[in-house]
Amino acid sequence: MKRGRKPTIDAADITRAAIAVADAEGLAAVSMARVAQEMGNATMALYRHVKSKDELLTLMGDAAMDDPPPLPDGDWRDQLGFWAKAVLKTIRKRQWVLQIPISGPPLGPRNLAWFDSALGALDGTPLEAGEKVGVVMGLITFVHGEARLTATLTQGYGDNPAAFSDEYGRKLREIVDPRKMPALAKIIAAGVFDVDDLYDAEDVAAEFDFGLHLFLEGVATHIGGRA
Amino acid sequence: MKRGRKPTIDAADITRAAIAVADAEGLAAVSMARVAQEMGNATMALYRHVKSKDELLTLMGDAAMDDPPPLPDGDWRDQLGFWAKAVLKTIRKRQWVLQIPISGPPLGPRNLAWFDSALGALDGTPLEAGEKVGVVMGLITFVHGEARLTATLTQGYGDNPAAFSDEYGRKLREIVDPRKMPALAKIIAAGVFDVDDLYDAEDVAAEFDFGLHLFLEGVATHIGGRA
DNA sequence: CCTTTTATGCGTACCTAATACGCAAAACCT
DNA sequence: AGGTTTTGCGTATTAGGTACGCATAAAAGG
Repeated sequence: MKRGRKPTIDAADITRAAIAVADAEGLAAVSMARVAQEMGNATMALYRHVKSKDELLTLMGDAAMDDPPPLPDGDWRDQLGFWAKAVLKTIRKRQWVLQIPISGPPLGPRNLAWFDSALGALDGTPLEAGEKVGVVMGLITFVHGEARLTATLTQGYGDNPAAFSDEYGRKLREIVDPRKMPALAKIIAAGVFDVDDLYDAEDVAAEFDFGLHLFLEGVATHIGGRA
Repeated sequence: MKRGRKPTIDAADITRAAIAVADAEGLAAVSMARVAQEMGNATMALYRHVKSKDELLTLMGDAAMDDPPPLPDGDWRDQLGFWAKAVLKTIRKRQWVLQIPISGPPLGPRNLAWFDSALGALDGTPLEAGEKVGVVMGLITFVHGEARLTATLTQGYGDNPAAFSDEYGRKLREIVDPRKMPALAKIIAAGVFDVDDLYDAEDVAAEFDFGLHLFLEGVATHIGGRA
């Protein structure tokens, strides 16, 4: 048998509690003391199961991802598109994952499962193993970047909505000197930034779809050039 | 004349000093006390010129970008490719910019100048204004994501080189169950992760080029479908 | 069943860092 | 010179991470 006092909690419990706090009040609210209190334990009790707060954050980062959904029928393109949107949806539910500093290559079970899922979509393609990894990495990069961008923006919106209506367009007009930045000035003049709600959910989704479309288009061309 | 005691420092000085610290010892070393000491001032003196540490970080984020280099001759594709690499190069010099939380849409002069530069590359294309913005946003997203990924990885490498040689491949083999993650297992078996130095500079560059190529390919297809 | 061993729970204490507050010094105005 | 305004900054408060060591619980050995 195993010696010593029996643990009353384990790392998974702590991770769960921490995620609950992050979901409810944001990652900033996650302090060791707060998490411990949430579970009815003392602060220092957590350190028996988690080396440091950083380690807890890493655990949270993996546990935050749901299990990847099964891919729909269709070709690799449909599947990767679906996959990318699923990633985005999951991240959207837990925006705070984007604020977690990554300390190494992914080893958590959830992250690996997602990785596997995306690679599976490319199974039937003539890409080499390394290329498949490159494509998936590129996609992850894109999705994370997009999610991060909109997340920080919508967060900024919550902090200070005034700065995010057509206010932004107006400020740009003040700052941008058409002689120094002609291309940007032209876009501003076209009214692209003068929408009432710059971070309208539909606009954001459309923007994402557009970028995703471009990327997959590129992959398709690459595959075409190979076959 | 302006009344009151003459300021001996201004926000730009503080930003410069903070950047010097970040360049030398990383963003984590940037504390108000440390920056103040670096300039020979008292900690609280800084708060006369900078509302908070967050504001200082925002200022740093803009000032960290060099002026965008003039675009080379060529079509939009050459130019955007060049631009993306220039962004990457600049960010690489100051990896800490990626750790700065963004609190709103870009308004700093340097960021806007880069934005303008990229839009200029698309000047001759038949894209609509909104689409141009979409393309550039997508590119930024991709470059930042890629930079962030490699930055965190190489940082992790510095922290613990042992975990980054073919050790990673070995660990993956332990963890990954081929029955649960067949696609990933196949890739692992192909030896993709068994390189000695997973984050070899050339490999990383190639990976970036590959993703960039895919994205631009997608843009080209989109433009083609329009003309 | 009592002692020894080992792992856990956690109280205390220390350290780092951000920043509110208020006073004193400097530079301008009349 | 006296008043006014703005800067420089010393002091103090607050929040949060974590090292350390002791008490306790549970299994193993006698």
